[in-house]
Amino acid sequence: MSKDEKRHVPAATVPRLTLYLRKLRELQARGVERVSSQELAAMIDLNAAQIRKDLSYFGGFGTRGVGYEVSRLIAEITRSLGLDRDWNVIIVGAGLLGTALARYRGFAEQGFRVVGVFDSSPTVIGASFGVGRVRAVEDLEAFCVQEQVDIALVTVPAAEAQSTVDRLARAGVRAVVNFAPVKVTAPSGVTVRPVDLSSELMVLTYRLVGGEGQGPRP
Amino acid sequence: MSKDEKRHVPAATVPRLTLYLRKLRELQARGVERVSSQELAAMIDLNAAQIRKDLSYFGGFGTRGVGYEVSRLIAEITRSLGLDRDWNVIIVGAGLLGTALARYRGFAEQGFRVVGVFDSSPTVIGASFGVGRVRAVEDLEAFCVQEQVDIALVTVPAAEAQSTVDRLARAGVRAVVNFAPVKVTAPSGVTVRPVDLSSELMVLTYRLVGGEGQGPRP
DNA sequence: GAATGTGAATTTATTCACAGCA
DNA sequence: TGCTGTGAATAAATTCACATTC
Repeated sequence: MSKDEKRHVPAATVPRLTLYLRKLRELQARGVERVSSQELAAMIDLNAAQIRKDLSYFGGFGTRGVGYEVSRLIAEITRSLGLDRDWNVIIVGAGLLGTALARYRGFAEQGFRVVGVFDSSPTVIGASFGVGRVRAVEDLEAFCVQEQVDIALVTVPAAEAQSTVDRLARAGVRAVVNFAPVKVTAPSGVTVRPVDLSSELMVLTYRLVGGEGQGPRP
Repeated sequence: MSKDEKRHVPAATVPRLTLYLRKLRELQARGVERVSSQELAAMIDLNAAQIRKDLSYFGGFGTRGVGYEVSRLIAEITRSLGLDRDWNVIIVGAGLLGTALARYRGFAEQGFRVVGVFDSSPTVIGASFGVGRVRAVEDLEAFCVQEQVDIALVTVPAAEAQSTVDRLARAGVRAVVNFAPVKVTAPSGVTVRPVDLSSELMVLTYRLVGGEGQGPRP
């Protein structure tokens, strides 16, 4: 690919891009100016061709015989991932996890601004979380439209997850992280990423109990 | 496959098994006794052949012309995933996320017992979290050996994640969920599952910004 | 008749290997 | 020479389609 824009980027490529970005920032902080796919691959334990191919979907950012310029690559990945702007995030469900996320400082660093937290329980509504107060879910739709909410983190109980996502979709929110332990569906145009802790633990017990491990590195 | 045991189960199968298990439990709670791969597939929005194939790796649990007996299937998946026993879990890093996880009730329901929480900060050590007190990381290795810790949830800052995993590995812990935003490596025999929130959000912004969506359902 | 279990076909992802450029 | 970018080769995962069994 010689030009500039993405054409059929494999789904598996995008999460890797975030890994590259993170490592590149680390290198930049250490003052490293250039890196080869080989070096980067060694650092994140991946095949070098994989990295080159992933990057090639977005255009050729490297220099043959030389490698990649760290700052250039950071800029390109940042732009490709849409991280060159801020995003409005809300959290629905002010339970243990929801409030932990609401207070998490890591988001702001990446340009994710938590602009609201919602809950249905009267005992929680109005409580303050770091910055701001917990709002009533009744106000969810109006808020999403008015405040241009981009992403919702859903930390409600399993039973309410689907209806919550339905409401968010209706309110125009097109990106959701679902922490509830249920698979939810959403209309096309709305992307839902499941983050399922119990499931992760079960995959681990499978390994512990004899499922083939993550074999030795070749 | 006609016999009983797993032979080369694809890595992608295991997480799906946890989804099946969850839905099957829900069906059982509703009093449903039999289910076909077709029905199950519709409920979790998957291809029916996928489900049959996944299950076939563990043995034929269904009856042709009839379907699967819910209770039988639950029992088989439970056993295959190693969920027919309890597992000792510790949490390393008693920050926002760590304490939220320590108090989360969902674990116990699945047989995951949080037997310890560790932190390095003197201001946190000794504090109580739901049940028990936060311990000093100095005691990590001894504790892991003595209490037969099976799984560790690592919620320390990025900079400490690798050394924490190293220590856990040395202490004989063979399964780790890493919440820190860094890729960590572990000796073979130790499985690390990354749970990377920032990365999830970035994948979403990629979609929002024009990366091809999760196309319409066929 | 109905639905499983599974080879074969297809699609998707990864890795190889090398031509081409700095 | 050294390293990228990429077709070709391989490997992995998914889906099809059907013979088989209840």
